[in-house]
Amino acid sequence: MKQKSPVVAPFNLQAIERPLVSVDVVIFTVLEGALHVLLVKRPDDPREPCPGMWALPGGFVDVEKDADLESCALRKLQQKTGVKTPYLEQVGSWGGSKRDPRAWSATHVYFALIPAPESLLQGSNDATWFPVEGQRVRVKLAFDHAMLLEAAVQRLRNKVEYTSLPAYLLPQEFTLSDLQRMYEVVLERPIEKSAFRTRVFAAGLVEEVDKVRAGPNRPAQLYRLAHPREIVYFPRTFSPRKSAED
Amino acid sequence: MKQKSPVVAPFNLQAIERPLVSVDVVIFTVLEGALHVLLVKRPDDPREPCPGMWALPGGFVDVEKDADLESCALRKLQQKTGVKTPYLEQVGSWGGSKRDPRAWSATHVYFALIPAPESLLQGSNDATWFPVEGQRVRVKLAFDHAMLLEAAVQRLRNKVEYTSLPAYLLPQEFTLSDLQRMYEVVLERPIEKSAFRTRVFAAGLVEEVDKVRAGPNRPAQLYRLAHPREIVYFPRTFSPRKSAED
DNA sequence: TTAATTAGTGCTACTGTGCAACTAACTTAG
DNA sequence: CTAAGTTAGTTGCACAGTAGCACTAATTAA
Repeated sequence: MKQKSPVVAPFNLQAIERPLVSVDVVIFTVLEGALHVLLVKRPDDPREPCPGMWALPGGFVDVEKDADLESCALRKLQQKTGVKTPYLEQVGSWGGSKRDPRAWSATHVYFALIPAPESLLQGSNDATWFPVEGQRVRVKLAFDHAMLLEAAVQRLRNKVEYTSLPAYLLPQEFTLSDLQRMYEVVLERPIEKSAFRTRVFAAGLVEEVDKVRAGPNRPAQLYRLAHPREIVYFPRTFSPRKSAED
Repeated sequence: MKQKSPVVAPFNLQAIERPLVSVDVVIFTVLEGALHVLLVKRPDDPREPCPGMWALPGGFVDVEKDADLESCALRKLQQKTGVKTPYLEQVGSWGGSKRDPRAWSATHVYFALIPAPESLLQGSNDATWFPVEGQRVRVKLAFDHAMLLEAAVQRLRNKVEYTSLPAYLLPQEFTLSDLQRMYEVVLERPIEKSAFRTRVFAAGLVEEVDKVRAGPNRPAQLYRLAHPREIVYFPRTFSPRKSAED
């Protein structure tokens, strides 16, 4: 049982019914040239809702452990992946009486970008990478997680059009071709090489690393982010000219 | 299997401590050529936190009345303004142990755009329009509402650069000059008339209304939104060329 | 040696913008 | 009634940025 603080706040707090509050994290990475998302299997216990189904990693906020929503998301992400410094961004919140059979609940959805992990699974092995096909995954998801995932994918695709986000899908050092490939994988369309390079340099996104990669073909120049902490906004999108007319 | 009572869900729900859940609405309009936001005065009761301070309209989610977060926001907006069909968008959520002295709390911030109201106040007269100066208002706000307001203003300004949002600050019928003025007020900078018109038409944002406005000068063509339900995304921002070099 | 692959560069045409001048239709002052 | 002022809306031109595509160079594989 929880020990009540001896000093009760002098506030008059009406005892209204409180919703459940949770955080779900949509963790993206690129594996084998395709966008993947990490899902966990819910316990088979029939006293739990959606037993045995695949779901986004997440769960209830812990008012003891979690100082705020973002650190709650970070905690859950670290539990599943071991990654400590992902790109993490809030997608939105969904709350209502219908989404969890147990009670009125509100969930806070974050999406994260991490480089392709060497060991696919970490710790609890109920977690698996699923390819994102269109806006979805092949399996049926628990609760309204299919909708949450869709929103996260949409946000990601949209934001990739005009930001440096895909850099966080790569290790610290990468070639411009690597980076371009990340854009193409997420956006599911080719990008013009020349315009891509011009814009990346014009934005001051990267700085050179002076060693040279060994590889199957010509050694390519390695780069790293010039300002790893800030994401860069491009003045325009990567849209080809045609799509402006459609 | 033993049949449970239909009232009690058959789920095993751990009795963890639940946060407070609230919704706050940042309601924008344009009055006298300046962006304004609606604030309400908190009760003077010293048993309430932040007594007598100005705050964003909002409050706790009511699990009986509110089907979901958005309808909760809409309910609070209608209470204060009487407006039934504003533009309403979620800005984000902020939750943590420190933001409300009473308990761990999570709030869900929406921003709304409404046309300039004829009667400034509706119903409860503790609500007042304040001009937005920079990212803030002149008064000190309750809780972390100054930060929430800042986030909403930033979202608004950012999104106005490449969407049709300012149309929702006008009545259903408006002239192109009216619309351009809304962009200029929100963005706090002049826009090129010629480019503005070209882009608005190219995007198919508006359709003509065949009556003509009576006014102090030449009657201007009236327009209305071609698709009032959908916001339009422009292929580029309204940024002048200089800012691309800065 | 030759073909294939990939990194990186150069060139051109085109689109949309900034800028500014211009016309047209109305109001207001005298 | 006239002249000046105001605003809606158009037109023309110079210029910046990039899409599209061809090209060079360096390496590997056969």
